[in-house]
Amino acid sequence: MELSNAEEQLMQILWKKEKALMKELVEAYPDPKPATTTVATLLKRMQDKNFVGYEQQGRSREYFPKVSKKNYFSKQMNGMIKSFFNNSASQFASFFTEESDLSEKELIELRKLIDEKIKKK
Amino acid sequence: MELSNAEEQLMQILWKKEKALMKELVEAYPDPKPATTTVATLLKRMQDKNFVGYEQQGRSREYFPKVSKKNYFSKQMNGMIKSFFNNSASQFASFFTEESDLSEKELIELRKLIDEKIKKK
DNA sequence: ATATTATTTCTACATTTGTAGAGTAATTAA
DNA sequence: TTAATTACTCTACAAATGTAGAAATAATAT
Repeated sequence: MELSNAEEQLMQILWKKEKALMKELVEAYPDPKPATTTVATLLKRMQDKNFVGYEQQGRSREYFPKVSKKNYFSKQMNGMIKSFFNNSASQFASFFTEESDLSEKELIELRKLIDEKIKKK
Repeated sequence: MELSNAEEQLMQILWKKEKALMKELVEAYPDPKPATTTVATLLKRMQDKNFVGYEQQGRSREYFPKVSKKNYFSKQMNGMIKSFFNNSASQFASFFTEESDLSEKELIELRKLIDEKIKKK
């Protein structure tokens, strides 16, 4: 089960906060903020999809992500690499290197990282 | 306007074929193939969204993508980099380098590419 | 000529998504 | 203790999505 756009947006907020009460979530939205009930609905659906959990705190609930951002992101990436690059991560990497316009500094930084990675092998 | 999943899947087929008649599109699907009318509906919606065009060929139409795969993919990537990496492409690149498990050979290949890119600057 | 096949448009309908009001219960502020 | 606030559940409803039948038409095979 996947997150919809609106759900993913809320997830981003939740990832940033790590855990939060409804009110805090609503407040974290950029204007125009959604109605509380809208967020409540989304949270409910996200719980059904098993992306969010909560811990009862007195009368209210502290919500938290049940899926890490990193993990979620990786899955997304894999999906894209699969459909767009025939599942070849290196093909994707080349494409990205070509197309993104990283500055010289960033490229050098990146090369360093890759060097380290190679060394480890 | 974005493509939905089903539409994107069809788009992939169309990108691969470059242009195609309805029948060819349906045939290109993996089993179970959708009904012809299903594909027709998707094509119609994709035309409305301006992702697909066609050229009349006698009684039928030759459909073609109006948006390149590369372009579409880049937009997707930018969206993800924006929401997950605060719009920093280099941050994304680092993450990717760390997390993807490219082989040594692929890493060396990638480094070469980056070197060339740096040289050009 | 007629039955068959392919293409397209229309219509339909269930599911999912985006958004939120009404109602209820509990909590707090006046 | 009464009014206001909060959190939550239920219900609703329009728009988007996934899927496809029915009908009209044209082209083809027999």
